[in-house]
Amino acid sequence: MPRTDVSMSGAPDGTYARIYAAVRRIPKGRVASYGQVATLAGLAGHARQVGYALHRLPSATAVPWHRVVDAQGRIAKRAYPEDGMLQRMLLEREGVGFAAAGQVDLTRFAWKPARRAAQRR
DNA sequence: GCAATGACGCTCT
DNA sequence: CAGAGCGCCATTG
Repeated sequence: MPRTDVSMSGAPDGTYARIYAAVRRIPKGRVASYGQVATLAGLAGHARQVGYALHRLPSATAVPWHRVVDAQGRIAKRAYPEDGMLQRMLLEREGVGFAAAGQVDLTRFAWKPARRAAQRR
């Protein structure tokens, strides 16, 4: 059962739905860490669930999973390196630059959402 | 229903 | 500075 389908149409009581919603808020050309996404999703401290949720995302998802990196701005270590390469490619295509160490320049691309926003009100 | 696993994060050693 | 461990919680077998 592909929970990949956020069939929570209008009933975002699902943890995934919240995470996906938060990820979708990440502006193009910016990146957010798992913990950040978790916080925005109202699941502060549950960074793991964020990664888990994204892991289950299908390739045809509308969620910009590639904009989600770890707290250090690096691409999460995936089972298949090619996927990580893909993520990097997608980010670079959006204008996100990478450091030699293979991590995003958080000083310039880290997404800083307006706190009152969090779009919650 | 219990045990193990997992795209992380933070702290301690 | 680097490595290891614990926590967090949902999903799966």
